[in-house]
Amino acid sequence: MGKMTISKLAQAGGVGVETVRFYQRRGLLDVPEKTGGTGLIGGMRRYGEADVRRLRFIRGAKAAGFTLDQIGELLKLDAGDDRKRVRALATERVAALDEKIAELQAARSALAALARDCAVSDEGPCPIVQAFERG
Amino acid sequence: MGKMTISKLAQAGGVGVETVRFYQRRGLLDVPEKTGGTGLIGGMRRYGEADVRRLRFIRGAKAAGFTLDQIGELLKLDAGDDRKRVRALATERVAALDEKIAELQAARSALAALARDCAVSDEGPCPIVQAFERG
DNA sequence: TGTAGGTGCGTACCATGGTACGGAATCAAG
DNA sequence: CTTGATTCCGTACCATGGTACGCACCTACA
Repeated sequence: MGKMTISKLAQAGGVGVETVRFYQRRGLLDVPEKTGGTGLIGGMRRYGEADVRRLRFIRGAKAAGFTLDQIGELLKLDAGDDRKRVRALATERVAALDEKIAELQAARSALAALARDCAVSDEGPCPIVQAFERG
Repeated sequence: MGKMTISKLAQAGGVGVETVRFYQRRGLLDVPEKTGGTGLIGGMRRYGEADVRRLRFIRGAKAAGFTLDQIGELLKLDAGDDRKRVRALATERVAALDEKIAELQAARSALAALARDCAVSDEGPCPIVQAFERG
């Protein structure tokens, strides 16, 4: 399972072909040499397991809320073995996630309470609409 | 406190002047007639409390995770008094928030565990990097 | 009345994360 | 050896939510 085409790679990584190319442009995936090439220019690029792992890495990190730029940094660190920096980025991200979660939970319970109040009666101004006006 | 300029409105709403204009372009805020106008074209637009409330509404709804398009719908519903629809949008949003919160919590605890494992030793491959590769 | 700073408007640009298109070349199957 | 599907590459476009610029005009304050 060493030499797959870009579409196989994309499939293995759970993304589209265009997304693979996009990641290549962003420098997140490298672009292998073209093999074959009957003509003077042609040939196709072939991908291996390492590329699949890298693609999965990107997916995993994205799911953890890292941006593509941060993922780029993580990939560089992976090569450089700077675990201290990786840990720092991870704990930073945990803090950011905690903040975001708290924010969403606040919004969620406020909104749920409003929907409940709004459901009680149809008299007077809608509490949901009113609440937002107060900021 | 009835006739403020756009910058006062922006200040009262906690956004920038350009953002107010952006919301006007999006149809979220309306554009009052120009008053004064010594010349044939000129004059300045003046804003009142209703505009401030609307701006606050947008802020509040944004904090609850509504998109600007959804906010546009909420504003139309506000005018039309369709509370059933407002409730539907609100409960829909609560469900979406629940989903997002669960997702972030999963990412958070996975990442926190990884950071912990990674901190234990500097031997072998970094668990954080490894974990992402497994998807 | 002079002038600094605000306003109006159109338009362009930014970041983020992709998605789509067109045309030539190349590959795989019949 | 032909045909249909892929690949490659550049470039353009999409949604989202703004931010910035340029330039004429307008307004408040000393």
